[in-house]
Amino acid sequence: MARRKSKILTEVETEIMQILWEKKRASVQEICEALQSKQAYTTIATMLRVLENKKYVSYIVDGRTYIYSPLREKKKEQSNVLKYITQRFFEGSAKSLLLHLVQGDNLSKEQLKELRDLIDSKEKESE
Amino acid sequence: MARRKSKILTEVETEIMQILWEKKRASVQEICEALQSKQAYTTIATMLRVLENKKYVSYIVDGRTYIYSPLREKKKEQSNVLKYITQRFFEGSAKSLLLHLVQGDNLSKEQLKELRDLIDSKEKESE
DNA sequence: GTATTAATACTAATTAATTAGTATATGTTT
DNA sequence: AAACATATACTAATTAATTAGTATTAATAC
Repeated sequence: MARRKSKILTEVETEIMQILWEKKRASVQEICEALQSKQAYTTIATMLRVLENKKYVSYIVDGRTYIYSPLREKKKEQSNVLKYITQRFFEGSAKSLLLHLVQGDNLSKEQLKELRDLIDSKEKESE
Repeated sequence: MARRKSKILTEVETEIMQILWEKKRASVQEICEALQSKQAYTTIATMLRVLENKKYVSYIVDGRTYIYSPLREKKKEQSNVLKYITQRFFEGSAKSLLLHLVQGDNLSKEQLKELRDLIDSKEKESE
């Protein structure tokens, strides 16, 4: 064994998926433009093939160009990555992660208030 | 260019750092045991050299064994990784990440309550 | 003092991620 | 139809991460 397979979307993969999640569908060309990519066109095309093999995207054929679209929801991937990070850096405790964010200086007063309101309504709704 | 350098601790690196954060200091031997590592002793030793080059650990010499200890706080690395993930998966919005966690089914009722109390006290303290 | 044990140093192989060139095919323009 | 532009397919090189073997050195046991 050597390098392990990444359990979450890799860096470039994420960049591409973000475009697709936003645009819903896009050709290689469009993705290149949206990325303002320093990468070559063929690089992006290769990455899309990789993403296709990993079942992250599919495509339909339009003339001779492929129109790609995401196969997985953004929310699912966000959950995925949070779960992974929680495991690796917060002993598997989502609460521990939240405490870290709330206790640190990541949020403004207003944001804290909004968050509390959200929790309130969430608590009520589950009664 | 090819593969990019990881901007956060890699998988095996994290596993080792978790041990060191917990134990404060440990020899290669002790880390192996704590990891119940399938990896060879020399593998762990190599990884510690890598971590040393990356300034994540330092060591003191005790006889002919190295006693390693973390150079960076766990909290700092947790912040680091959260910042990174926030950037990559949540458009840079910590709030968006929190919403995701709170809205999802990651937390029990009790945990939500605890979290709200925490926010309350945080709000008061900043007045 | 020699043999054994166990530590680090050095070297190297393997794999995934990233990059992009070249080949080829297809559509478009003149 | 020929020239051109542009799309994908295929191939391959590069780098970081991971793994571990071999060499060397030093402490310990006999």
